[in-house]
Amino acid sequence: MQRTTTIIDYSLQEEKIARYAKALSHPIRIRILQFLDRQSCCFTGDFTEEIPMAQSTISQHLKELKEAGLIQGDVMPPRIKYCINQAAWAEAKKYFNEFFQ
Amino acid sequence: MQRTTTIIDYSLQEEKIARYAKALSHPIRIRILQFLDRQSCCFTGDFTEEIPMAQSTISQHLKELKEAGLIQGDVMPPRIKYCINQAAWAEAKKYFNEFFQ
DNA sequence: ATAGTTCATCGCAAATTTACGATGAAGCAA
DNA sequence: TTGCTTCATCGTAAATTTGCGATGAACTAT
Repeated sequence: MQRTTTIIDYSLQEEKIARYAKALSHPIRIRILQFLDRQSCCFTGDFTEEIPMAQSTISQHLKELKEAGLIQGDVMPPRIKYCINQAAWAEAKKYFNEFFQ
Repeated sequence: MQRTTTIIDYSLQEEKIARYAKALSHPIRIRILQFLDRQSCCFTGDFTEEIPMAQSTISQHLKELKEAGLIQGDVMPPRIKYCINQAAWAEAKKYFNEFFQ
């Protein structure tokens, strides 16, 4: 990326919106979130049945959503139960609403 | 990316949200859009004064926003006047509202 | 102990994104 | 014509994203 000079202080709002938007920037992740929203909670296996992609790829998208804070995973051996993180979801909603007026 | 097997039909909604989200996934582009929203319209030079990045980099981000449809550029030699594309903006707003309920 | 299930993570490859400086097109002014 | 301004685009480099198969960790059941 050849980052030579630029250092920019982004506002919290700029950072937050960009971060959440990045998490939403792939159609598979939109599908995962909407699926989660309907089911309330899912195991990884539910997604691999629903979405025709390699299990490892889906796991990677779940990780991206988790790192953005939008979902959380609770260990229930041998499975992992994913739910939407309602607090983060509400925050994202607030920031996007505000952004679009 | 080694795309060997997977072909997924995304819904229009999935595609639209992901596409707009991608455009919003960089804090500089958030800043550009908010700046545009306040000023109603700007020339490229206004951004280069406001944002401490190379002119070519800013131009590239404007291009990304233009390709997503969120802004439009009108040639006013020797400058280019950028405005928010209100129709696309309204559409993005609608999709995000819908997505967040 | 062995075998099966569920899932994250690793290693790799290709594509895309991000950033820069340099260049050049388009137009204006002298 | 020559020179100036404004801006997109090109070329390049580094980082990140996306996707896969393979592996292995963690747990359950036999």
